[in-house]
Amino acid sequence: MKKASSNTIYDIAAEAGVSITTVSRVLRGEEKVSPHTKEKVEAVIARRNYRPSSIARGMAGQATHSLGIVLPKLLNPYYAMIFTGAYDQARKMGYSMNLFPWKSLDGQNTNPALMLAERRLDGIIINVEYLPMAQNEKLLADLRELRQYMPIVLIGAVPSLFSYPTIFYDMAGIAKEAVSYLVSLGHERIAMIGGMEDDHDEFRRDMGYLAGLKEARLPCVSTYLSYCAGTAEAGEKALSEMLDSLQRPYWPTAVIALNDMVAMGCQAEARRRGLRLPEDLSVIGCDNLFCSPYLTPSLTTFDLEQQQLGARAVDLLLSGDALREKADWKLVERDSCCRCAESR
Amino acid sequence: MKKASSNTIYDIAAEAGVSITTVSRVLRGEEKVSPHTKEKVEAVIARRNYRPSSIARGMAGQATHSLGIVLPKLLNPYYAMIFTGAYDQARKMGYSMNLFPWKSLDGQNTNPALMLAERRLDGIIINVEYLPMAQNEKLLADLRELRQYMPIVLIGAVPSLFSYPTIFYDMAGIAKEAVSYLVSLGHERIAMIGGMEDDHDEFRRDMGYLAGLKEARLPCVSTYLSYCAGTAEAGEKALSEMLDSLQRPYWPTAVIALNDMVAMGCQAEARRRGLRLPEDLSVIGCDNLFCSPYLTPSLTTFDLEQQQLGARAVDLLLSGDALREKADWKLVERDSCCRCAESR
DNA sequence: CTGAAAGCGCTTACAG
DNA sequence: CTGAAAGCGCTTACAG
Repeated sequence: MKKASSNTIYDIAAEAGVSITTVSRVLRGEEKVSPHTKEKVEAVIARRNYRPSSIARGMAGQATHSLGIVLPKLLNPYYAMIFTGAYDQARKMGYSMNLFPWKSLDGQNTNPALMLAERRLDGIIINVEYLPMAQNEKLLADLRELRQYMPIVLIGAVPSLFSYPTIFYDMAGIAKEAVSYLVSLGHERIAMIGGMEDDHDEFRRDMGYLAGLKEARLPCVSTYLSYCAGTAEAGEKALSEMLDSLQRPYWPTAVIALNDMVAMGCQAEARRRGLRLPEDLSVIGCDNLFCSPYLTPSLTTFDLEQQQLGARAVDLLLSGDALREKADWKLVERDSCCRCAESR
Repeated sequence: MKKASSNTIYDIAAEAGVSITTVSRVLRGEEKVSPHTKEKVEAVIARRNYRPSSIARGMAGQATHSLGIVLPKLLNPYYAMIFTGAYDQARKMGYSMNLFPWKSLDGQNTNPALMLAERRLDGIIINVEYLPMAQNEKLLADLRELRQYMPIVLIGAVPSLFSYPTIFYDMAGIAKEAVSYLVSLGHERIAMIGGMEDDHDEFRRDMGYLAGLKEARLPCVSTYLSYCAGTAEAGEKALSEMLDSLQRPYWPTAVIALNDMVAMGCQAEARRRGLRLPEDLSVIGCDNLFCSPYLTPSLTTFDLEQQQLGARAVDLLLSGDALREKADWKLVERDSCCRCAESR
């Protein structure tokens, strides 16, 4: 009935007076088509504004030419940057990129891996940073199953998952560099707010923090090590509790924050308490969000080049290599860290 | 050959000793299946961890149960919020949501509408805010074509596109409220940085700005009206040029920014010039980004409830209604606006 | 309540 | 260089 709106490969073939095989061939830019028929077919395609159904293509062929990426959420620009890098690279390589907010994988009785398996993708990138270790068992099983369906690349350092191709940030290395940097500015009471308590690996932030202190032959004060979620509110609360628990002379002169959001929160809390920034408290973040240069004082942080990470993850996925590689980062010095007043 | 990894509806049917029709029925939770066979089939499905291919489903059935949303980019949290709202609502309604960054629609010789048509979606949401009017002709043609393939809902006020179901913010109304608010604080030299020069409709920010001034019986000073892109850098530059062009006594005492990013830039530029914030310059933004409470001073802005907007767009798309509706907003008072010093 | 068969719109051997 | 035919994995009338 709806013949008018029918626009399939059959319609093109009929109108061009060739077989659908031939249409398919010019569609895919195959060699063996005479210039003449090719021209003819292309004319019909253009006039009818025909586009092959990607869904039928996926059904018929073996490849769907679409990839997926699983991210906790997009509201944190950190993840939006990873997505953007991955998306752009996928397109450049001729793939589409499907986004799966992690939340959806967390639903009640849905098996996350299977949810993904439903969609036949040519590969999937999964961000496992900040994944509660409690979920580890389930995650392992899910991944193993998903792996049957499609290649997987992981983002984030989870040692138990190192049998998968992985690209990750060495958070320990970053934390250690943060300590060294602050030590070079004369700080000795350096706090760290961030990390995950149930996380257990050599790439943990707190491992690097401890290593940094050790290298500087500074005492390790456990009161200065606090864990919190990656939000500004959590940062405010964590710093507040730390300061409350300490006599003023023992307050840290510098704090290393989990990320820029937490750093933002620390700045706010410090200001609320009448501390001068950065004179009374140096703050260093991580992620280099778009707003970080506009905080007061502008935030010293680590640029993780997240877009590049996303792009690299796509390359890794497409290459099929079973590599495990560290991503780059670099310190961005701004105004939120200064020489420690006590050391002047 | 790869029989081992085959896991289709046929495998399930064979193993359960029923027809694929029956398997399909229990898969879709259809009524007419005896409890016994249903149980039997479900057991096999569970044991084999079978999941129907969504791509085959899309091919066979008429609906793909997946929607799409076209957004300029995700790096601006404003859009990430819209996406998140739309995504969550889509899932709640049993649909998947595909994201198409606008950039990809902007490619060289790809017809955007057709690119979307390739993927058979059950509907698409397109954000047309800030679309250069220069592209209007092409856009109209593209949309007309796309419309043949799937229902469309637009986000953003573009009068020439009002024949489509649309949900939009009345930027003029917001700008007018901003003016009134600043007037109520005693400001008279109120600048506006934002809007689009080639935009032409009643919902333009500058229309509301002008209307607000008129209502307050304040002179309209064209030097106070500046256009710029929606980035912090653009905001800095725009304010800088405005101040450069004016003798100091004529500097505005308040500025209405296009969005929070621009507001951030204005704050930075004002601070650079030694202005005290907010005493010497009140700044009001728009969007209520996650970082806005953490700027110094914390930013007074408009909360656009973008997540709700995204969810509403999905509802509109699914309902099939041809409505045109305004989205809500509300003023969020913080510290970046204060009573005008001159009026004290 | 259950099943055989057609069909969704393509791609891919296989012939010619 | 070109085409007839099978098949991808489902859903959906249509029979029974």
